[in-house]
Amino acid sequence: MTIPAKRRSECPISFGLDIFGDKWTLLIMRDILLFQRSHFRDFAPKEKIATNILADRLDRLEKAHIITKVRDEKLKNQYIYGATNKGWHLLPVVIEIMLWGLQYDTATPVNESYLARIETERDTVIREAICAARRGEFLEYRQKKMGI
Amino acid sequence: MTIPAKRRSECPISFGLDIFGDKWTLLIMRDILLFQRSHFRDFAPKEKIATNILADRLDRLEKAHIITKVRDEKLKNQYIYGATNKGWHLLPVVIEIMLWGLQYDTATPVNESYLARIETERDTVIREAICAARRGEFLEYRQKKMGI
DNA sequence: TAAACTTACTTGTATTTTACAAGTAAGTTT
DNA sequence: AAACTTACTTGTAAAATACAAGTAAGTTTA
Repeated sequence: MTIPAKRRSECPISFGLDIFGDKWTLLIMRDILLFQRSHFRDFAPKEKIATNILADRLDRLEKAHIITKVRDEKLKNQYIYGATNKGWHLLPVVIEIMLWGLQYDTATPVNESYLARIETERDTVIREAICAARRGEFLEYRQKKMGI
Repeated sequence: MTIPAKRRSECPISFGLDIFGDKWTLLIMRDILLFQRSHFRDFAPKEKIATNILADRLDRLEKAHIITKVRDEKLKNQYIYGATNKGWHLLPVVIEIMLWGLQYDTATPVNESYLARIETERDTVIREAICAARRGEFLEYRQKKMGI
């Protein structure tokens, strides 16, 4: 159990960073918003998040009303995590970080045509990606358009 | 002097967070990109960043080629920090975090009409804000449009 | 139905990061 | 020449993180 972060200033950017300004929180939101992951065991497995850190971040996100936590009525030893509206509104932040990463991370195996589109038709790409995520179709989108 | 962060996975989002996933880095970028601040003493003063943390983050950002550091030729005991293209491409990330903060931070004294516009004409608001920042006119924009 | 297993954590501890106070070297102003 | 400013660095206490191990509740298997 952690005490909610105190505000450092009245700035809306520092307000956001007080909540999700760390290496893990937005990775959890990525998994919820883009990959429709909803269980404890499914969050940031590639990045090997420690279970105590994960428990702490889920707790903070829930207390900040960014995610909800409900007991799975079929498998009662499990919980289902999902985004609230406040959480869904983080999608543009996650997408913009993704686009920046794709542009400057030489290791990501995205196809050249998608990289070109980020520069030539940025707004369209963003709209596409956001719509796909909202529909729960980001994985298919990624496969088809980004070639990953 | 710090060792550059190792990658946790191939994900472009984790790539970004490996660099700026903390409470301070994007506040420094806010000050450079939105408020045209360029000197050590001017970064995150309201948030009271510790000078050792600031020195560390400026060093990391420079090593990641997100900012440049040049000696002021008039006042040779000072340095001028500025964004590279890679740094300027973080502007949409910063703006999206700002919009989310404005929506959910009840303490920010932004005017109601701007808040309404974030919901009704989001794309226009983003374009406006990005253009203003690129021209070095974000402070005027904030005053006029946001009423802060 | 008892034993084994899974899930979602919690706990303990070593390491790393951060915050805060104080100091310092280079350069500028008085 | 003395005082001041700037951009740091250093020392240390506090907090956050990583990693390994444990645990309680619930599910599956024999």
